[in-house]
Amino acid sequence: MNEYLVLVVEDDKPIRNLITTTLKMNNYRYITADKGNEAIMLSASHKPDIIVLDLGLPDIDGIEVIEHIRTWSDVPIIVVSARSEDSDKITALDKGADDYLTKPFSVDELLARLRVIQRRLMKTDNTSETEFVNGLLRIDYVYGCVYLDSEELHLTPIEYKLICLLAKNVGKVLTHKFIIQNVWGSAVDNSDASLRVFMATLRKKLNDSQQALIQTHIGIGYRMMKL
Amino acid sequence: MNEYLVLVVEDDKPIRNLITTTLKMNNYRYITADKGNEAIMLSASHKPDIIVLDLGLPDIDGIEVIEHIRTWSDVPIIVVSARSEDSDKITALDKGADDYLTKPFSVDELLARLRVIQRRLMKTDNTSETEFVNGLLRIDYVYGCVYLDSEELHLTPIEYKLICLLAKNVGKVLTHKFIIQNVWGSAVDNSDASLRVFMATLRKKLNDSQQALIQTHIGIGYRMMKL
DNA sequence: GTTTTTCTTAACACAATCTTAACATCCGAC
DNA sequence: GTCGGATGTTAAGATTGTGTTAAGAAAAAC
Repeated sequence: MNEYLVLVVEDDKPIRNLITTTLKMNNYRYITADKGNEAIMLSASHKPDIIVLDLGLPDIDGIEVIEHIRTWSDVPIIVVSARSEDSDKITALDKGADDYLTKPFSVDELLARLRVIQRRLMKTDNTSETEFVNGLLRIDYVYGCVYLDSEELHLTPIEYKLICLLAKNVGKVLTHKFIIQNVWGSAVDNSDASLRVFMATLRKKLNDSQQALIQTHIGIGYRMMKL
Repeated sequence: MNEYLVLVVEDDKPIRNLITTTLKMNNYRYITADKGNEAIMLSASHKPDIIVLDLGLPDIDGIEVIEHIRTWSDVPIIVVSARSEDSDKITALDKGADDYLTKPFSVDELLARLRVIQRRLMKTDNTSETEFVNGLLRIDYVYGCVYLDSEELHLTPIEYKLICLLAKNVGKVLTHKFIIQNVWGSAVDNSDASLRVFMATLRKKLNDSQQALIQTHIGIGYRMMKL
């Protein structure tokens, strides 16, 4: 028996039916979405074990869906896309996709790649919260909102990524290098200066001039304290 | 920079060179094999972090290599093959491959898929000890923190490196030269004096004026005692 | 195309860390 | 005991890392 829940995100109905029919025949449970925002909501509410994601969606780009989900979850994502350019594959994989299939694809190959992921899931089971709370700080990953003492904070995209990274690793000392790689991507320019500026603005917005929440470890990096 | 060791199994020399050159340029370490049996031996002896495997080998079939390695190891295997049939892909994936690229492949895509695997390894790969305990002293390597009697100590980068080195070699006498090489990197002129200063501050922070924890061996070096 | 927001860069002040040097102390050999 | 070499201690200066600000560039929104 197969208990895995798959979220299928695909706006093209024939292809979606092809996938869901295949899944059903192989004893997967599934839910479907035909829009990116719907996919984000469903992955938060239903916590699927695997996501099969088309990149060309009517509302937001599939890459954005990946980025958004990755702020709180490590759920395996298989991209199924008509875009066959190397650059598209590389972008998707670097943004957090686990695999990339080019349309037209063989359903048997999709099934095989699902089994690869299942094999891995059996070994490490991870649950992902959609909300993070620490003292007065609260992050709602699904809506992408941050609250301090119930007041909503306005954070820029980089500030948000930064606080999510710190929150995901609360208690851990994160090196500058690690932070820069995870927030800015593989491009390692001279973001060291930027990082300091962003920390300053984040602390200001969090009322953390005393560094009670975000500590500096000189010569190493930063750490969010568990309050 | 990049510490991952990749085993490249490929009998076609031009392709093998292409792969290894790419790996070298991206700061991977690598070893190569051009036969299946050699690959099996090497993966046992060198324990690579990732294997890139061609299926068409002169002695035994690549599938057999996968099966054999999977009897004892979960090391990620990326298959790179000229066989583009679905059935070949599915067989390889079901036998234990983690990914499958069809020749001719883009080296950039290979690199992206390697990064996907690395991302995964970073999360689960805690092969080494994550914590060190000795008497009242506790070092949490993952969190990068040192505790004495449950109180967190504030250590500078060099102090931290130093105590980690002593801890990893607890019970052993480490020579001055060894310590200096490992903490300061390659040959440094007059760090001998610095080392003494750092030992003093470390002992002060560890409340170890009696040298119960860190012993001096005159003319040789230092040793952390097992308590 | 213009306005607004966000990001990067540079400059500077300040704080933490590291090195160096001078001197004190310990240890073993004689 | 005392001598010499090695180690411990301390403090000052050099070096490096960090926080902060502001201005201009880049990107996004309109």
